Amino acid sequence: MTNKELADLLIPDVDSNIDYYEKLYKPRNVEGIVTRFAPSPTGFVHMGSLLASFIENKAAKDTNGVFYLRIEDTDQKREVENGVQGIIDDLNYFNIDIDEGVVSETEEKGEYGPYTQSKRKNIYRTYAKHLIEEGLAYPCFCSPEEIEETRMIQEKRKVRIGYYGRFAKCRRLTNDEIKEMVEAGKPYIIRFKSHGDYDTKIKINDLVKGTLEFPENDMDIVIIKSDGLPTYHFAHAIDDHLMRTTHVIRGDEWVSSLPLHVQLFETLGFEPPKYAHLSPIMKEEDGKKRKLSKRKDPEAAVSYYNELGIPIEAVKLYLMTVANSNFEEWYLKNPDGKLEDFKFDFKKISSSGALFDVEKLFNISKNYISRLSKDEVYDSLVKWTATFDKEFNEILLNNEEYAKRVFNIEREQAKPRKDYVYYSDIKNQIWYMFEEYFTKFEKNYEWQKITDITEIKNILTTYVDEYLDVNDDKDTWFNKVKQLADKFGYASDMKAYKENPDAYKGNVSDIATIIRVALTTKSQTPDLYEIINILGIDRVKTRINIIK
RNA sequence: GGCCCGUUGGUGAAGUGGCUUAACACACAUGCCUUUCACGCAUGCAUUCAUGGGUUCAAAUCCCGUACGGGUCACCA
Repeated sequence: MTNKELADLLIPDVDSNIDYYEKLYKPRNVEGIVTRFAPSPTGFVHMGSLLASFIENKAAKDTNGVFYLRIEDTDQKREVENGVQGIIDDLNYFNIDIDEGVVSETEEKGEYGPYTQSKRKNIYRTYAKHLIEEGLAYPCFCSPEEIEETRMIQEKRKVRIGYYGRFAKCRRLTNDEIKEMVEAGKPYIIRFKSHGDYDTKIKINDLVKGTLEFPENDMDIVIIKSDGLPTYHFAHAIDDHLMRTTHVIRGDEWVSSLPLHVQLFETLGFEPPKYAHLSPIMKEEDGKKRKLSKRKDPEAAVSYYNELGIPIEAVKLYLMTVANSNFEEWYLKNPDGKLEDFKFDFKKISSSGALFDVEKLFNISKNYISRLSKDEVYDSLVKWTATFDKEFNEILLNNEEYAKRVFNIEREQAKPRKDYVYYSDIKNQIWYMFEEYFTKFEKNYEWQKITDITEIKNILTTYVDEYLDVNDDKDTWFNKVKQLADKFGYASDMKAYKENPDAYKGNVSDIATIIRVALTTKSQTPDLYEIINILGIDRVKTRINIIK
């Protein structure tokens, strides 16, 4: 029985015409690099893969290349309902544009499809059949129990575990023996026949890790599973070749299979792509580093940032600092620079796992929001509250101009105020500016040094009766606060106060604080003068009158 | 256990043989400014680059050992 006949027996459903596919998927006519994001359809993207997709997209964009989305759904056990849509939604949320590939649960675009592996079954089988004809692949009838048995023997004898060399039983079967077993109905899978030598060392270059040295692969790994679908390794070689991927960027859990992958490309006659293996994002827990886990760590899910209301731009800025450590410095020098203007560099990717620094992300977010215009803050907040705080959303919509005035306090200046870390934080900072909340919320007046309520009332009513005038400019207003201070025995001159604090009951700041707390209940707020002006005379009076 | 990789401050890191008395950023601390807070400004925060040895006139940077950490060893990706 010839190999050709064997191939027909084993894989009867397709022919072995690989030229058809080589011609169908022509080499791309692009100068830039071609990258892909290739997740399993698990329904969402977590921080690590978001970083990967971000880098893949950036690398392609920087060079006018192509970034495509491929769905790796060869494991039916992993299947999640609407799993593809979830991934696309997360990518869209972060504006990571897909040039090509899967664009929705049912649609694809591009010339190199299908981009969903389960739809490429025939392609893989064609190549597998071709390998069988060439004597480079063979069927394996070993049961899981038999494999387990060999593994135990190998462990006992302290030799390398795996299906290789003399342990590769089915490799030695003759074509006629195979025919007999197939006809007897014995189930089989297809294995790759490795011609590697474990004692030979090979060097493989990785764009992130540098030159890596491994023993050559000699494992006869399975390429077609019993369900007829390919394993990751086989699909990787076929797809990335046929889709003409130039740069494979993926997690570094794959580095150890690099010798296998390179061998697969070589024996299939494909030119291997360039590889960039990314270290996982780590998290520190109990003094130990571990991989950020989507099960244990809420911050691993991208939805976490959405709920918190961190601007997507801020998340991307953070991802960029993680991806390329020199970005931060660049951004400092080019504060108005866009992410697109920064050239991504593979060499600048950290080769060891970075700790996920939420504090830093928050800091970036805070700075980012502080540089937004009042209109941008308003629009973003309206958008965010529309899904996460309906009540606040309505208040904002009904008071657009007013809300913008509030957001603008200490904003349009060289060094704007930085107190909104994320959108969900804004209400906590300025709720008292909205009458709806001020009347509704329980009021905890944070009086500071002066706590005697009679004194407080006295000062406040005097302020309203004798000094309050919303038409005052800032200096006039503050001078009046000083006069008020003097009147009650508080120093209006800070220097004089510091020289002789015992001569006074306190100083202007104590008086300002009383007014501040009376109007807002809080001891820490943005500029008081502006608050008074925005609140307006009536509300100032009402708020002062209700103090008891 | 085998095979790979890594280890610079509380954190992210720059650094690839002399320019390093180790950049920058976050965090933290103190002080100044100030009507509060924030901002801003100033100062402090690794005598040392996991550790032991070696090469060299010279090492965080090169070599070897050790420790610790990570990855991988599926008909999962």
